[in-house]
Amino acid sequence: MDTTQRTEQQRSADRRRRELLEAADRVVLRDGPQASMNAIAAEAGITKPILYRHFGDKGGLYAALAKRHTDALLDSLRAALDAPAERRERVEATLDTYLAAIEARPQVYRFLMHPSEGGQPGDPGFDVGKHSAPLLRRMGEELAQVIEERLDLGPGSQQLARVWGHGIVGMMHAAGDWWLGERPCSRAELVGSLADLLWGRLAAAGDKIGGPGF
Amino acid sequence: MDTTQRTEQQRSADRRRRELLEAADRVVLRDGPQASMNAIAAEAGITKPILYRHFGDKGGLYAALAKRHTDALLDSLRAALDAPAERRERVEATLDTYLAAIEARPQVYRFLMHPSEGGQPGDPGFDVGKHSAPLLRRMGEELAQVIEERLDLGPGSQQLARVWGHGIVGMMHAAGDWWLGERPCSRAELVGSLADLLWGRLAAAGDKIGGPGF
DNA sequence: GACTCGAGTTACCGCAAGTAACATGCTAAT
DNA sequence: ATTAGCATGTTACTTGCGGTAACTCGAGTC
Repeated sequence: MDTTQRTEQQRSADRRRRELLEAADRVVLRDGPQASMNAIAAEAGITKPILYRHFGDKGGLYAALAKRHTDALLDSLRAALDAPAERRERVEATLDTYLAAIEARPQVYRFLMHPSEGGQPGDPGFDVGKHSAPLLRRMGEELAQVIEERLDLGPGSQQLARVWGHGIVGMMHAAGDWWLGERPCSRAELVGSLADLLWGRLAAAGDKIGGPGF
Repeated sequence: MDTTQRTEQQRSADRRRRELLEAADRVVLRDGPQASMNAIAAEAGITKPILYRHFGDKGGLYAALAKRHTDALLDSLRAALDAPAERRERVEATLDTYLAAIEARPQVYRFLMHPSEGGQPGDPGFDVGKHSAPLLRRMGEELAQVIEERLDLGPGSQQLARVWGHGIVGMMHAAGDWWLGERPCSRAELVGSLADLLWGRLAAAGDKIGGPGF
């Protein structure tokens, strides 16, 4: 009942929890996100109720699983974002980091963003909304903070930074999602095109001659 | 057995289908996306198997339901995008149209984008991925087409337009989603901020004095 | 009048989430 | 040594939903 013992038990529980998460990871990455709790428990060599003792419900397991990957991704994004370099370089490095991550582990990415996929029609899979949003939101908020911290945006800078943070993250996400599905160009080209967009090339482009309207 | 009769039956079936869709719409908008097939059938005054005869499976019903709303939204977006006005005005009008739509009917929006939400933990709800993506994808492709058709982007214009189309749509979507949840500012302000972003204000902004790095 | 055919129902299957109640083994205080 | 307590684990169950099979009913056709 003394401290050391409690710590000992807690350590054991934490270790177990990590083992379970790793097993869950393997299953989810193999079977897709519709993996059942039974399957995950089996992979971990135990049975369902233990999972429920550790994670409450399926959403809890999902959240824990997602947190690991989300934290890891955010760490590498922060590194790219904080690197000492010119702004455009930093932006491109950040975009590239994100895209490289989703390219390297599309299974993880699809799990985080599109939890329900693959499998027969009617498989419920994990639920999204509560979970995919957080990654986007967290990325948006982090980016907003960096923007507000580093850029001089005049009055209303905080709000502007947040809008931009979420907007840029969404841009990155949607373009990345599309790119990952169709692979219409190299990663470097995609990064360049997106950076160009952020650098105002849309506004600077000329109208097409003979096009409709003006 | 002749043509007119077949047409008559088809008409009847189509009418029924529309009725079912409207009932499904009501239920989904009331109960959230975790509405069960039983509940939808009950609202329509019939029982499950009929739904399955008409829509195959739950995904089919969802797809039909989503298509209605998606088509309607795309129509209004096209109108804003094709209006005879300056580019910035058109961009702002399109953003505003989208945001107004999701603001006016958040239930519909949440259904299309975050099918699983609300309700107790563990409700499976509809699946996403197969469904929320299509809306984003279709918007992205449409925008890409307009961009490529109207802007002079030099070599590689088609690919650039597609990247931008999906990127801009993603920006709009993520910012809109965040905004809808937190309402940190008026719609007009949000529109202005996003347009500013697209107009290159991020690149043009000065570094904050005393900030880290350069 | 028997026959088809589409619309509809009841009653069921399978399966996954989540829970209760029971078993077992380790630590610790008496 | 014995026994209380607690974490860890199991089996076996309930509940609820997606999906389907098999039957019923009513209207029009030869």
